[in-house]
Amino acid sequence: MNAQAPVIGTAPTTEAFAFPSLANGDHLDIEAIRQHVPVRRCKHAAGQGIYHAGQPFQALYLVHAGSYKTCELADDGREQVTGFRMRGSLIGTESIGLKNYSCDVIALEDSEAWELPYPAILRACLHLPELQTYLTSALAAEVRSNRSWMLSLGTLAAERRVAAFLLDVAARYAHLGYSAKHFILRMSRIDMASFLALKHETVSRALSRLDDLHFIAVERREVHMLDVDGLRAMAGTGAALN
Amino acid sequence: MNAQAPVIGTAPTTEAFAFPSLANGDHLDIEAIRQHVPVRRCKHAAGQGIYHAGQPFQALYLVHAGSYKTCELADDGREQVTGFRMRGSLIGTESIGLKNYSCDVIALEDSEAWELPYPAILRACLHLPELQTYLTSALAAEVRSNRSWMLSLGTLAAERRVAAFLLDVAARYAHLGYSAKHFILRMSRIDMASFLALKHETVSRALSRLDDLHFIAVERREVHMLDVDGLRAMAGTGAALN
DNA sequence: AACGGTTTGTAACAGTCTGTAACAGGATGG
DNA sequence: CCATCCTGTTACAGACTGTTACAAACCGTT
Repeated sequence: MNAQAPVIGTAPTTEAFAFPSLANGDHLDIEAIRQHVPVRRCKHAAGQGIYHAGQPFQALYLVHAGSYKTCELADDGREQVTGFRMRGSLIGTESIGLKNYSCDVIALEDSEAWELPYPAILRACLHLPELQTYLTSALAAEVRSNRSWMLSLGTLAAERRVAAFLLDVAARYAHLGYSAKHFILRMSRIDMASFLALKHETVSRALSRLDDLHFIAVERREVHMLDVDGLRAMAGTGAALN
Repeated sequence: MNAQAPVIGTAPTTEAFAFPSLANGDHLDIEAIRQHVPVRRCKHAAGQGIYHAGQPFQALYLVHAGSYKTCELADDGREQVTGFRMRGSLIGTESIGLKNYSCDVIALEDSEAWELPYPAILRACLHLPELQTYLTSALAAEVRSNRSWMLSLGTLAAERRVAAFLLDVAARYAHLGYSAKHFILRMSRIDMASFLALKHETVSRALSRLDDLHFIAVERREVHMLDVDGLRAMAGTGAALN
């Protein structure tokens, strides 16, 4: 299904994640949800969108495989990647309260997300109080993640931002059970650059320099983390949790 | 109560806002909440904090008068202003799901916020379904606001960011019933600069240049909006809603 | 295996933003 | 009332990032 080289490390099988671990460390029992919400599997080819800004808001999506980017669009054509989503991430929550989705979500590779119709979720919240709690916590965690990145983008120079980004990616892979020392970036330099508020050439330079400094070994999208402590020192410890 | 010059325009009296208008255009009946939640008035002098990162998360706060800034802190001392809050804004939601607050909230001037103990809010949600809906919508709106600013910060040059910021402030004043053409900025250049991911000198220069171009008339913290359309053109229409 | 298009890497150059400094205007407190 | 502090403004030199251009590697297709 995936044209790219597979993620490295002892990856749990897809089926082992019928109960996906969700944002903020909380776990949600998808089987319990299934009893109240009709879940539909949606596959997306690389480059294909789950939804686009302006389309009617009807469902949330739980990433099951692959990865996605969330993009904010301006009327005048400006575009900004605001985040990257992997397995276990709940997508679409930012549009709760609106009639239409407020952003685009696009698959970075061949991916799969589970569609959870929002009206059904609302009804399910009445029977599953944890679901309501989970939804609220997930939104709060999203706010914290965004603010944490605002801190990094506002206070770190280009190279340090890239270091923080790599640490964040590594932590997320580790959280999913993959290797945090050796992984494949799923996004292009341009997407990375957009997210980090840089140009893709600057990202290239920063990665090359981190390689020269032996903090990482990078070749195109394949990254080896050689000196995590060194990277942490560059990024200022926290390295923008997610 | 307020050491600064008062906000300009036909301002509604404080008492007229017993039912404050809240984020996302939704209104919430504070009197209905009072029946379930003990509301305590909290006054804060300029520079004083409502709460600080690390303190136990116990309550949300509804801004009633004055204004506040939210600040993100890094372990190594870096600091980032992530937002400014005015009357009607619900504060503390980002820490829902945590044991401790994740950021600092500091009064920019002598201000007042109403304390809403979180356990009581949770109980009240059982009796007031709109309260739950409101909470979730407020969080989603916060995510959208943050992402909208990520777009502006990532794609606009310094001068344009400042233009977008002024338009945002103006829109918020207008939403509260104040003049959108003539207002007093409540935050220092340093706070503005931090929020916009610039240096305070750059903000000063940008404001001076917008003045030279006759888009605004600015003198210290007092701003006249002379050419809103011109500013909108600079900021790329949207001007980061809030 | 060859092809075209996309992505990535490198370089030189230009430009914006920053850092430093000096100064001015208010505000604060004695 | 004066001295001091803080905030804000402006100027200039310099650093970092953005721009532009080009080459190489990779991808998917023919």
